[in-house]
Order: sequence, then C-alpha cells, then structure tokens
Amino acid sequence: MKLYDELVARGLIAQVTDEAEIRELIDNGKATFYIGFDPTADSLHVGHFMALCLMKRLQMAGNRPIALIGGGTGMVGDPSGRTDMRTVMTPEIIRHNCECFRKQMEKFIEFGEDKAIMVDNADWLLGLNYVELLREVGACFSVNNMLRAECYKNRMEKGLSFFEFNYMIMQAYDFYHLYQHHSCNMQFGGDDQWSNMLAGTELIRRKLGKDAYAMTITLLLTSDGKKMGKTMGGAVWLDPNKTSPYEFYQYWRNVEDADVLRCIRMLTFLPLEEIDAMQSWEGSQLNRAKEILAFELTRMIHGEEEAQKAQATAKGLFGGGGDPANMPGTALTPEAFAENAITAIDLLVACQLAPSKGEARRLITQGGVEIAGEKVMDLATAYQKDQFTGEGLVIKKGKKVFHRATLSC
RNA sequence: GGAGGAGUUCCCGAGUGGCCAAAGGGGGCAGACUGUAAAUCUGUUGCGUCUCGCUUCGGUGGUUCGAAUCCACCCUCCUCCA
Repeated sequence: MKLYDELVARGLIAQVTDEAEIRELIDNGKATFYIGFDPTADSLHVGHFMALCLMKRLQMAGNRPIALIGGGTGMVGDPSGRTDMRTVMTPEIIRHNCECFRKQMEKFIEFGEDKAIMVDNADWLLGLNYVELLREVGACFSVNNMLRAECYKNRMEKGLSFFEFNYMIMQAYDFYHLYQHHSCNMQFGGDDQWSNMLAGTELIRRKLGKDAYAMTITLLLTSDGKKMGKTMGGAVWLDPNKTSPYEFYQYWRNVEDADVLRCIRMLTFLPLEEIDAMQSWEGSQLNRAKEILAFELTRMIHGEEEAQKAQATAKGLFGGGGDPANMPGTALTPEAFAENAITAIDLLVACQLAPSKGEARRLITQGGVEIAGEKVMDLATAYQKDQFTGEGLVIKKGKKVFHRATLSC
C-alpha cells in the first residue's frame, strides 16, 4: 500500500489542498515538508507526538522533513482554537522550551545530512522590519478573509488583539521563507492550523506564483469530543520527568473502549492488517487491545525496556503476579515524621495523593485508601518510620492509583 | 473619547444587608456494579488543631453591630456610538 492510502486508512488525514498532487509527491518521496512546533511548554505532548509520527512515516517513504521550532512565533502565540489569550511568555522561557523540544525530537527523528533538518523561525522572524514586512507581504492578505477564518471564530466574541491576529501572517511567512530557502513545498499540521497553513500557500502563490501544498492531521479526539492526551492534571507529556513511563502507560491502558482502535490506528506503526484483525474484538477482549496500545506507545517514546517495566508493574498491580516495582513513588524526608511516626492523613498529603488534609480525611472516611494491603478505617492510623525502609509502603488510592512511599536517607 | 452592561468557588451560573463556605448544573474525587471500559446509582467537592476557627464572591478604601449584597474610587471584559 502506498503511503497516502495508508494515511487515509489510518484516519490521519483531515484536510488537503490538492489530493492528487500531494499523493503524487509523498508517495514518491518528492516532498520537502515542514511541521511547526510552538514552544508553549517545556516538553512535547501527545499532540506533538502525532505530528512527529507523521514526520517519520513520510521520512521512511523518502520525503525530507523540516522540523520547525517556533522560537519566533512563540513570541506571539497562536490564537487558533482558543477562547482566551495565551499568557505571553518571556524570551528566556521560550528559549528554554525550544531547547527541550529540540532534545526530545532528536530522540525520535533522525536529523542530519540528507535527513531531517531542524530550523527555528526566530532566525528569520525576529529580524523583520515592520514597515518592510507590511510592504512585502502585508498587501497579500485580506483582512476580510482573515476574519472569516475558522481559527478566529470563537475569538470574535471574546475579543482578539491585533497582536495575536498577526500570528497567521507570521506562520504564512515561515512557509514562504522555507519555500525559498529550503525548497519546502508542503506543510503539515494539526487540523486547527488549517487556516494558518492556507495563508502560507496563498502567500507563496501571490509572491512567487508557485504552488505549495498543505495537509492537516486529524485531531485525536475521544468519543465524546475531548482532546486525547489531556488529563485533569494537564497534558500527557513525553518527558519522563513530567509523566513517568508508568503513568504514560496507564493513560493509554485506560482509554475508553470506543477509542482504542482509533488510537492504535492513528498512533502506532502496527501493520494495518493486524489492526483490522482487532476490529472484531469485543467486550473484555478489548482489554488486550488496550495493552497493545499502551505498550506500543510507551515503547516508542520511552524505549523497550521502560515499556516492559511499565507493563510488568501494571500487570502486577492489577492482575497480580507481576512485578509491582516500578510504580510512582515518593521518598519521604525524616522531617515528615513526628516522633518517628506519620499519620495516614499526613502520608497522603506528603505523597501528593491528596491536595489537603481535609481531602485526605475525606478519602479515608469514604473508604478509598489502602495502605500496605489494608484498608485504612481509622483517621488516626499512623505508621512508624522504620516501616518505610527498603521497599517502603504501598499506598492505594481509589481503585487505580498506586504509590510507593519510601524513606530517603 | 461617549452611552450602557458585566466580573461569584475548577467551569457555567443563582444569590441584592444577617438563616451564606454561598442554590443548581457540569467537571473532579470516592463507594457500589464491572473488564484497570462505558452507562447507572450513592456520597463528596475552600483551609485548619474540624460540634469550633480562619480565608474566599475583580481590586482598594468606606458605611454598618453585621457586606458577595450598600457607597466611593480603580482595574478588566462585553455591546452600541466615534
């Protein structure tokens, strides 16, 4: 199966500017394409991961990827799909985030001669002169059209500053720049980027009279329409220090039935035939598919070894028999103990399993806490310091959250 | 710049002097049921030394025995006019 058809079969393609032309280019390895990543945090998340996967698929088919880090666009912030303005980040934070992105991407995509290249749009955007830019590209944009763009829709009610309004022009300029300096003829991005990407192809057409193409990746949504990869605590990060491999594994292990196959199709590199075979799985059989999904993704991001560990830990905790060694944990300092003991309430707070003592108390009262295999019934239950040495104590909050508390020395 | 309107807890939203840590819904958390799923039902959802105290209704002052609620000034947002 050719690449384009595979992308369609996996449900990855949302919108394209010119299907025939794009098919021809990418199937034959003739595309030089870019995907932009704005440094909004100090780690990539699942949404970025999808883009990186796409990059890899195209690279494997012989196309040349350009990873663009938005050191320049990050100074403004993309208003697409947002209902309020992003916090404006300081240049220092942006630089730091760019550096973090760079490191994570290098683990996943091969950069170098004849391989992928990485560029930072700060290199050309920050030096632009306002009046020159207006004269050079400003004339190519119609405000009337820009205002009609989908990405500004939900901002028309809440208000959109001129500052953010310019984001589209900056992104269009990126494409224009890359077209000229790196022969980049195609741009990929999340589906929310569609209008920004079209602005780029339009600019290239007007300024250079040349065709460039754009294609968006389907946003990975849950069956009830929320973005995948978000939890209450925030995004599911690729940085193991922000989301541990175990937690990462658990996130995917717990997706809803309705979402498993779509996730496997879109996020993993498993052959389509294998995935089609899972289509007929039903009921609790789907748990097997969830394991596959969780394992595959953890392996791709954290490596085979970490994936094995995460899976063994999960199986140990939920199924019994496995190795429960790798669960998240907290090393308690001696100061946490009053007279060599710590109450269950303080323990929950110290391990950040409860945000406050009141919450911890409630959890215990409602029967949601188990420590060292025993349900905590009494609010006054306390544990001696020496119980935390070695393996420490395993705390279970609710049905799914396991945590190991040890003593730091 | 002018005229109106609005800002309440994680979110939406009620509350117009004490009975207000503040209705209702959403979301979250926990329990039951299950398959580490969904749906459903139940409880819970500011903090603490927890029958009591403390902090919270955009900000700062004020009136009052008492303020989310009244007054003054300020900030932010929305709508209409320029």
